[in-house]
Amino acid sequence: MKWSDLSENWCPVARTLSLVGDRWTMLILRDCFLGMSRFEQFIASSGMTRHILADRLKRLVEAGVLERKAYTNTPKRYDYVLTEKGQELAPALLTLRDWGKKHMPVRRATSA
Amino acid sequence: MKWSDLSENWCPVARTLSLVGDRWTMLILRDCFLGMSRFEQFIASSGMTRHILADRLKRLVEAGVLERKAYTNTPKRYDYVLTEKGQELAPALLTLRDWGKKHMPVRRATSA
DNA sequence: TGCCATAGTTCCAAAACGAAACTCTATTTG
DNA sequence: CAAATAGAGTTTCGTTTTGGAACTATGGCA
Repeated sequence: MKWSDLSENWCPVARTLSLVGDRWTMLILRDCFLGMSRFEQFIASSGMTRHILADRLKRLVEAGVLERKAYTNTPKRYDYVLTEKGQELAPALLTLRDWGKKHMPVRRATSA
Repeated sequence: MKWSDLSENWCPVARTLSLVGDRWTMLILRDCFLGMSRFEQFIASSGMTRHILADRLKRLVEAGVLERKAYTNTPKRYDYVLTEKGQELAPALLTLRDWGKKHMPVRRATSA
């Protein structure tokens, strides 16, 4: 089965995951909630490669989760900002954050 | 950057995603919350392939999210059941479900 | 003129994935 | 007893996706 088929799945969890359930998308959204909006910021923050970021941003804009607004016209440069629809993913990010804080502690480098 | 490096990331969202942020893991957990516990059930429900499922189950057991308990010894067969740690992912699934219900409606086949 | 910044795009090798067949243990059916 | 069925994986192989790095494009600035 192709992953993209999930967008028509009977299960709303599966449908949501068809958009945000890949390895990087949620991290982009996290950065948006942290106030970032530009290509180079996402690159610096997340560690993902440039063409994956470009692809994910395109998908998120098409899905109406982010909006691409020009912040300068010469040359054309864009901010990627959360739409209302995107803002409403906040609870999901928060539950993932809480779970991570509780159940995935960062190992200390050493006990010495 | 390797995806698995995220397990040591400063950000708890990233750490959580290093475990459940791939294309299928959350779907397995959804099935667990729906009461499923066996290999063939996950296969039938999710549409993922067998060796991917085997790999994900192994990871989830290693991470302490699922527990593998034998339900028969001849031959050895196992149930995969949520641990306490796994149960606590419920809020994440619920927020994803709610968002999907609201923002990713299923297209009707046709308007006729 | 040459260099820097921002935002992508292109190329290639490596890793992950999908589909299907195969393995193994044991049980049921003829 | 031989053959078929069931559950749970494992293996193989060809296709996608990804990581890493280099390249392109536009315009500001020294």
